[in-house]
Amino acid sequence: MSPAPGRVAKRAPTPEGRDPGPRVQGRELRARGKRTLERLLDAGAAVFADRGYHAARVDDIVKAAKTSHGTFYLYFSSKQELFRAVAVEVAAEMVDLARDLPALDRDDAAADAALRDWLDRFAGLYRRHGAFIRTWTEAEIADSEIGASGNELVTQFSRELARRVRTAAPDLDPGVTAFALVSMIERTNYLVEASRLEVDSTQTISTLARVTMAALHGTGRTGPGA
Amino acid sequence: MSPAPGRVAKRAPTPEGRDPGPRVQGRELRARGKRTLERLLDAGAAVFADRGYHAARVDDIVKAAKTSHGTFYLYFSSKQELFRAVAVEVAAEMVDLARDLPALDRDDAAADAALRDWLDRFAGLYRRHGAFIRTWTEAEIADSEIGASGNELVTQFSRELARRVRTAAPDLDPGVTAFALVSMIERTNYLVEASRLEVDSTQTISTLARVTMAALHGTGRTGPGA
Amino acid sequence: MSPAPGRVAKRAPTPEGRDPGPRVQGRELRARGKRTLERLLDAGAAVFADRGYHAARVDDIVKAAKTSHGTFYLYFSSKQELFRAVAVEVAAEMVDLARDLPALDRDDAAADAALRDWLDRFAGLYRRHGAFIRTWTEAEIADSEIGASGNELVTQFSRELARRVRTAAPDLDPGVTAFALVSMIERTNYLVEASRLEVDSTQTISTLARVTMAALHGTGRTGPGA
Amino acid sequence: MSPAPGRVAKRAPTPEGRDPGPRVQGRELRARGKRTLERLLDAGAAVFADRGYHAARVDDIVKAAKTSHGTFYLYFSSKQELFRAVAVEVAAEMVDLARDLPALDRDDAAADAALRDWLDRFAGLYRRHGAFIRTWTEAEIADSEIGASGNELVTQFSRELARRVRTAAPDLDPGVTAFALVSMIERTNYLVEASRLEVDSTQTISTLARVTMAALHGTGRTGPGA
DNA sequence: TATGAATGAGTGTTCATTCAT
DNA sequence: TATGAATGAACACTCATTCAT
Repeated sequence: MSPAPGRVAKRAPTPEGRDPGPRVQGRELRARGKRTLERLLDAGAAVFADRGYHAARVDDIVKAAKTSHGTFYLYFSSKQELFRAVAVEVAAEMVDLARDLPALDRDDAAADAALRDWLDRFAGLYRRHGAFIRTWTEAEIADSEIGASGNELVTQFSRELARRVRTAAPDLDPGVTAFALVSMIERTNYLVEASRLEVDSTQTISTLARVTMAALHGTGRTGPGA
Repeated sequence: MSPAPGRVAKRAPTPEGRDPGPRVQGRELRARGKRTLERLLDAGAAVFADRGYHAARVDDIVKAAKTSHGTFYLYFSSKQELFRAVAVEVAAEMVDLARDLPALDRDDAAADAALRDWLDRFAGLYRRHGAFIRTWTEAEIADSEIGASGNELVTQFSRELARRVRTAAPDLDPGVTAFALVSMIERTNYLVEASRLEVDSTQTISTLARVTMAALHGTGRTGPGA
Repeated sequence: MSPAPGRVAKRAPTPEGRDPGPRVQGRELRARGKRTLERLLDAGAAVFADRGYHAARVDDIVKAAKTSHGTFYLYFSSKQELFRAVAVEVAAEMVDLARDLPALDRDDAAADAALRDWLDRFAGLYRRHGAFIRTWTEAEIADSEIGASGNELVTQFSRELARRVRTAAPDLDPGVTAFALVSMIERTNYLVEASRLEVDSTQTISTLARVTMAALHGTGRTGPGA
Repeated sequence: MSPAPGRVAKRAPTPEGRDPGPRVQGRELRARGKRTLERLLDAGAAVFADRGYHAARVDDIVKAAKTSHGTFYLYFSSKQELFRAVAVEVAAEMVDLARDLPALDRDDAAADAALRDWLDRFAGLYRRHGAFIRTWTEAEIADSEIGASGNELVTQFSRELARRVRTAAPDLDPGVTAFALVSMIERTNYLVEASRLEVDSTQTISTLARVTMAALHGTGRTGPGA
């Protein structure tokens, strides 16, 4: 959820999405190789989430994956590469979620329930990937390609939301409103988790749902706004 | 064949905990020294904002401040120290702003105008400090004290907002709502700036103001919520 | 605006106190690794002996060992660590020697011959390790643990000598006398070598043996002593 | 008491003994200047003794002398310079002492008393200067000129002793014996002080006196030696 | 497919020395 | 005569990456 500001990409992006590294590249992986790859991706996700991009040591990742430096570079050509690969996986999951965002043009019980369900799914996903997502910003400074995939993520989310906004509250700027809601949803999940606030997740979801609905439907009564 | 006599090898650690630099410590600075200190703080703010905490090189900072490595360590005992100092300055400005958050318990034109003014000030400050603030997360991994001052910032903002929420919308959870609004306000400013969305800042402020007001006043009509 | 979540930032410290190097730690070394380790120890002994602790550059050591900085820190966590390791090796050899100190309670030809043999061995060892031993004092200021092992060395030597003194010359203070003889033996070897005195080692050994014997047996005849 | 092995001197020694540094050089010092100079010499002696040559920071010295870096270089052109100056002072005192070494050709009560008196004076001087003297070895590696003055010291002591040895015990090698006794006297004083041995100085002096006398007079009875 | 060992450019930091006042 | 401030070469140590087996 952290788009890159305008920077220049340093190398052409790999076209096939997840490229498995320099040597194993192309060739199909056997069962053993697949397991190693999986372990590295998991370890990467965990260590990046824990330490951030720069502070994550290849050594930490390799230890977490119970493998060696040599093996690491068999699967990924660089630390950045691994980050990208993890990012792509996380982004895919989040984009899936974005696509399932329910309609928001009505303010009835059904819509409310649907929205809550969706927020619940979001909270779940965010619990798993939030820490990693937050390191995105750091990594994109070093690698604008990473920023690009982060961009896509927010864009995707915002696009979906903007569409709902357009029909639900035509007098609001759809782009900005979408950003506002995405921001709120993502970051609130983080803040609630990080603060030691005694709030259960239902409370959070409830509040987010109500504010979202209010933003789309409880506005524009008095006058036309800016 | 050389036993150790009783010596005091290490220098005594600084008693007051947070040391503002190893040699200039305590002593009053002359005009020249003050200028140098200022240059270093400015350079730090700029370079950290641009590159992030880890990727920022002391060399970059020193060059930006048109001074030398030696001088840097005359004023700050480490890169971390400088980060802290910049963070403290930025936090002070933001906390000042937080204190000026207007009352939100009425939904009339005056309240709306006051809120917009405040959001405008926020946007201004954020344009200057946003990039630095975003690196905060990265730095706090390396230094939990930095995290603490970041915490205070959000806490301050949230506390002020929560107070308004309590009187304006008593049936909303004040803590979560405050987080939601803080999140929205901060991050929307970032997203709008980062995306190349063709939106002028009035648009953004307008939207944020309306959503905020709606969240506090345009909700709770239909039903009791969670 | 970014509070600190509960992270474990630093790596856990080594539990066993004295760490033999950061990465190779514990693991068994292959043949190649063993050779490298040996080269580093030898280089360290040589460079420390030549330049002293502080003036010895890791770069010098690495060059002498025909390896790289990276490799150095693969085997030792710091320059101090290497010094300690060398010191331990040297101390071991010297302590072995101390244990072989012959009986001195009789002043006959056999005892004299045994003492000379031992002094000869001492001179041999000292030729190899003397320069290193002299840097010990310098290093112990920076690291009291190093001082401790140096202490043990003298203690060991003195203890052995003191035992002999007690039976050979009961009216002499064994502790001080042991110190006196250890001092004499060690330092004379150094002075003779350092001065460009035209003396062959037999001369030195002879003199040391005679003074030692005289101290233990040619004393206390006339009268009162301390 | 630590002569330099054969190394090449890097710059010509200042002929006039103590040169007061680059700027004040030559010119007579006023009362104030003299006090500052004195403070610096004292501070140097203390700090070098405490930390060793390399580990002593100019900053420490300057602080101990309650003056500034700038002033330091007004009186001494370098840290080495100050060390030399201190060394010269210390050496002078020790050489004075060496000259007072009593005759040792008779083994009677008077000679014994004289020797004890002298050893007592030595112990006193050594208590003040021992720590500094021990750093000599370290400094001479960096500066062979320093080694030279150390050399002179031992040479002086040894020469005086050797003269006594020649008349007292003609069948001993005077050079080696002198070294042996000098070694013993110096280093025993150190070891007794450094070890936490419960020995008062009379004990030490007594033992040293007896061993010295025995070495010179209690030897050579049984057989011809080397 | 895997790994232990090696590498060296790069990083933060120190400190003797010089400068400006 | 004194000093606060500045300097930058030098140093110990790190870590992403490559090599040899």
